[in-house]
Amino acid sequence: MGRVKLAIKKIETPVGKQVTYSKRKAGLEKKAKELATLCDIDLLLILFSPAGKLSWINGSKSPPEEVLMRFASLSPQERAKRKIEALEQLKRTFKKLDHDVNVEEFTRQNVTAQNIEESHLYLQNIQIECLQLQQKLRAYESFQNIEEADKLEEFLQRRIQEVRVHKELLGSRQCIVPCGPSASQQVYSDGVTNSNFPAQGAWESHHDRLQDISELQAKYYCQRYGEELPEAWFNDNT
Amino acid sequence: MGRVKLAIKKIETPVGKQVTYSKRKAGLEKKAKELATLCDIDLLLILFSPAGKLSWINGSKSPPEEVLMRFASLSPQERAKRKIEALEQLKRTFKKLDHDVNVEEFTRQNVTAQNIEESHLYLQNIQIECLQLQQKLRAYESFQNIEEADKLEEFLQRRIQEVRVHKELLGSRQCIVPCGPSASQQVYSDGVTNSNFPAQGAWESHHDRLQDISELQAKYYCQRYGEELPEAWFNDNT
DNA sequence: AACTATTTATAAGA
DNA sequence: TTCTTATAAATAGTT
Repeated sequence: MGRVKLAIKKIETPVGKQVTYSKRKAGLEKKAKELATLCDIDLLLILFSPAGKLSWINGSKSPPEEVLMRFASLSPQERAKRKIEALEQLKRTFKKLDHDVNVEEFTRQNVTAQNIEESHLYLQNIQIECLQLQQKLRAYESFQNIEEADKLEEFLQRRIQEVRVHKELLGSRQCIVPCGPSASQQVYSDGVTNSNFPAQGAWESHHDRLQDISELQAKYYCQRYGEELPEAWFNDNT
Repeated sequence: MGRVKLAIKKIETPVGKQVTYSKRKAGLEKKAKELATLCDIDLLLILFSPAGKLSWINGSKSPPEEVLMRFASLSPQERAKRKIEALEQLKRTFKKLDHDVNVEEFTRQNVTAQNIEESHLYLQNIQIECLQLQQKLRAYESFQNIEEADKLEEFLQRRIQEVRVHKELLGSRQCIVPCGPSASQQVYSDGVTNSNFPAQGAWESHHDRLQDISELQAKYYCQRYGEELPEAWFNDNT
């Protein structure tokens, strides 16, 4: 769409790159906004200029963080599946609309299920870590009634004993390994955290959604090392 | 671009919405891919269909998670600034390219600095929370030498005393408030966490980037309650 | 899913 | 950068 047709491949001259970026960014963002408005959907477009400057556009329905969370909350498998669908769609589009882009060349650089399987969701990881830390901390800090207070006192006593033992070891031989609590100690499963984290509300709402650590962790391991994607996933379109 | 010009406002009929979504999504994704290829940039386009189905497109430079992290790692102010710039750009684009979209109406729904100030980055929050929890836990668990072990032992003793006091209070009157440790207790500032979190590597790399909790927290509060955006921010384009 | 009349985006030039 | 304009590309309504 211009005086001549531009081949879709990396522009080598920095000036040309910048000019094309400015023009096409404007068009792309306009179209993104239009689509979000017309169809009333969640949309997030994140762009980094050749110079590294960020721009983004989101639909008016949800703020970027929410779209981001919606995106992040899908499992790698789910996303792998969607990716394949998106890729198929893109291929079709190119076949129809484009005339000089080599589809094979173009799709080769696309991420496949394997890649996605490997690149884990940092966000999900940190949620799990956070829950684990909260649970651990609860073991030291939280009690709701006398029974729990008794347990906590006992727990702390045992911890002191452990520290004393380690201290002696530390004194006798030059132990450089930092010492943590024994793994066998009981961890409370209920109660309220005493975190004074300013955005506690935000966290708590997610906390509600996540609930069980062991289940999450199982999910995590499954994502990381789990089953191959069934063939069916690659063929089912919705 | 069609038999007639379509007004950019929410399409009310579900069928029309779906049809328009399909067509424009294809075009938008193609253009997004083209821009990423031409300018060799990081790009992430996340779309949820009217039916809630996810699609996304990213440039071949970085996987979606990385772009997401780049996006998330910018502070709300920084993002507010960018947003303003993006909005100005968008307005200009509309003024130039579009003829029947009411720019004022269109931009009203856009997020301004205020909104962004309010909607915090969940990711950044959770990173801070995680660091705080790690630090707290270190106070209970970690020691590297005999001096630290002594301090820890003393710390645990004091904690036991506190628990006993609270326990008695709990016994005398029906206290329903869960009890945490006194805020005055010392928190260790170094040492290694004992987390057995599976993706520790992933976390550690971010941990390296974040380093100091108090600094981060100051930053957080500044983001949440801090200064207004200087006027200069609204006028400087790069 | 296709078609095609139109509108829209944009490449090059000023 | 910004504007102009010839041309390529996207798409709204139709079949």
